[in-house]
Amino acid sequence: MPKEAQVTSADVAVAAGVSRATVSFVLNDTPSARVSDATRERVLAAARELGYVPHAAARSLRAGRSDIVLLPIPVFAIGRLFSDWLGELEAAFGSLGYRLMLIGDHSEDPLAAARSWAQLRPAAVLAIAAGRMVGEVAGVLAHAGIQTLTVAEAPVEGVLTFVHDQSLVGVTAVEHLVARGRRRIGVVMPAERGLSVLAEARLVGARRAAGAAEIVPLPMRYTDSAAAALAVLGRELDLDAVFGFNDEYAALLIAALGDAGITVPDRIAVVGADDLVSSQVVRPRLTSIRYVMPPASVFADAVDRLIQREEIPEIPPVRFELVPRDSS
Amino acid sequence: MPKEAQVTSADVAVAAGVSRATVSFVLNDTPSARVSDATRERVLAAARELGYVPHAAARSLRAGRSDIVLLPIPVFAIGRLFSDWLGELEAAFGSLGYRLMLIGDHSEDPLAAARSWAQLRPAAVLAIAAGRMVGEVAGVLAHAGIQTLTVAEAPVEGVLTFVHDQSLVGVTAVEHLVARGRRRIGVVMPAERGLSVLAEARLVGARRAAGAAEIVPLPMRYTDSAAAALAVLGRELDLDAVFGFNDEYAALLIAALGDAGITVPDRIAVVGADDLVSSQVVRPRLTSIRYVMPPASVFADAVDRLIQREEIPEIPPVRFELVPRDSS
DNA sequence: GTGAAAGCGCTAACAA
DNA sequence: TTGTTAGCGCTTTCAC
Repeated sequence: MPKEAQVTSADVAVAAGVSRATVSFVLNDTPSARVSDATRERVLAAARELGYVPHAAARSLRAGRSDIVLLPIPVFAIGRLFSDWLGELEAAFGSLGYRLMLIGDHSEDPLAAARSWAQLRPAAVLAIAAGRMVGEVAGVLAHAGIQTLTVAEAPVEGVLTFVHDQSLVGVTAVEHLVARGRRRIGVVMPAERGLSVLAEARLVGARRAAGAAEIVPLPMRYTDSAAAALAVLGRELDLDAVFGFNDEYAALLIAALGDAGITVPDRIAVVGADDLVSSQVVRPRLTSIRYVMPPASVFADAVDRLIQREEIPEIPPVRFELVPRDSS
Repeated sequence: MPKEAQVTSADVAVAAGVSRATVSFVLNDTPSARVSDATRERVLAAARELGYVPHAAARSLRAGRSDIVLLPIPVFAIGRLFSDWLGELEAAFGSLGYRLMLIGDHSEDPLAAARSWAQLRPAAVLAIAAGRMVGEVAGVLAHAGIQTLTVAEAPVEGVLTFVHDQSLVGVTAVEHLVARGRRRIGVVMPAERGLSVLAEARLVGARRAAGAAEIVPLPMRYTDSAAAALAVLGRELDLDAVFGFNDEYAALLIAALGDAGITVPDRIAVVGADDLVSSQVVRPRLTSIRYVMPPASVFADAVDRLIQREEIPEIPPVRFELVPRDSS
């Protein structure tokens, strides 16, 4: 692959017999500048001819910020769950002239991560992963003049907030179980990395919705054997329902309950969450809870208004919907 | 969020009472420049004090390319499968001084996508998604002096290639089934978007490994009802085995076979692929095929050598390993 | 309708 | 050991 010389707008200008300014006007459709159609045509032809590609860094340097909207997100968190929505989000930002880019969120050292993000001078950083945009991290980004969106359980004054209250998952699950007459409800608490924050929030919600029912936290690793042990334990504890944290844990558990001869939902009802594939491949099929995200375009528009006008529009919160199936 | 003035290296220089060059030397540990410890200390203190964050665009402009390694990838393709490996890959690139960034691959208009990527002047573009790095797309990137890695079934001369032969999945599955004495083997062909390329490749491999056994392609949508229909069809066609494309389709099918009273593996053996969660939540547990990726560090090193020295090192190919469980 | 030129923040060759 | 300065590619103001 030969290292070819970079084609710059100056080259285009020479080829088209105009100045660099004119090239810029044409290529950016600058409304204030009026360029004759003939000139415009020559410039476009020259650019095409030479295979000219603008240099984003130069543009960013000039503009003071880049067209990047940064979405730091732990890659392993991207399930089927968000992926379709992320695709839409990328398209929505694209049509507003931004480029959505994903980058791993290095939770070990949030401050170093923030500095690294700040170097890119993105138009905005979307701290979708809960709990990221705190204190010093927010400070570093603000200090570099970078707009941020944060995720929180409730709107935060003066900050663009994406309201996403995980405890509502627990609420939805337990309300449903209680309505079905269940009174001793286990709540799976996964032992795996990064899941404890989510699990705690869901447990809080479960407790909030319990009323007279009893809530029993059940620590569990994501393995066959742990599920088998839990199936036995559930019987010992005389549980009549389990909220399985999410569909994957719940599916593992349903399989184990089946192996142990404990009937679902007669003896023990099971509810999962996140509406994952796993909910459909176990028998009985798993009752689950689905995320309902706001339209990606609304989301992108809100961020755009933050960037362009420093407004703080409201974004509709994530909602959660029960998907009743056969396990409860 | 107040729009604070940008802190530049010039500000740091003034604060530390030195020149901008010295600041640059200190902050980049430039080996050729020798700076006294006292000066170094003052510079670092000033940078910290002012909350200085270097401006990546300026640096990129100067260097001619950015520190970004771009990984265009359809977000929905990131399953459990790759996510752990992607995490390692990001770390590996990070320790080599690059930043791995994911961006959706706009397969609808590859050329426009390539131009968009080229604007960033990334150090390299990793076209992991098969079939992306063809003809004009490669041309656009090469013309902008951007290094690329491509994915192909076999090494390509003069191009850094990640060898990833999907047909081997079909080979592994069918070899296993044939070894178990199966002779009429259905191969699920998913109807869903974007999967047909993969499915065709796996079918080719299945046929290659079939020997005297018969291979029957089975079109299937990813739904409960399609799986139920297929279960019946399998019996009608007198199949004694099915390679289910991947674990999700296979799990759906196993559940449907169970519903239809067709015993697995006695009557029909089932093999999935990709070693997904679904394989563990169905009964019997699903025999699967696992990807064995080369170490992320080896991968990153290879790309680094391409970038730094334009070498074309060999990267170990993706291998596939049978994970025998109870369904075959 | 078009061109000249300044300057965005940074690095590195050269001077001192 | 440190400072001066040119210039990376682009946009935009101002002058013509």
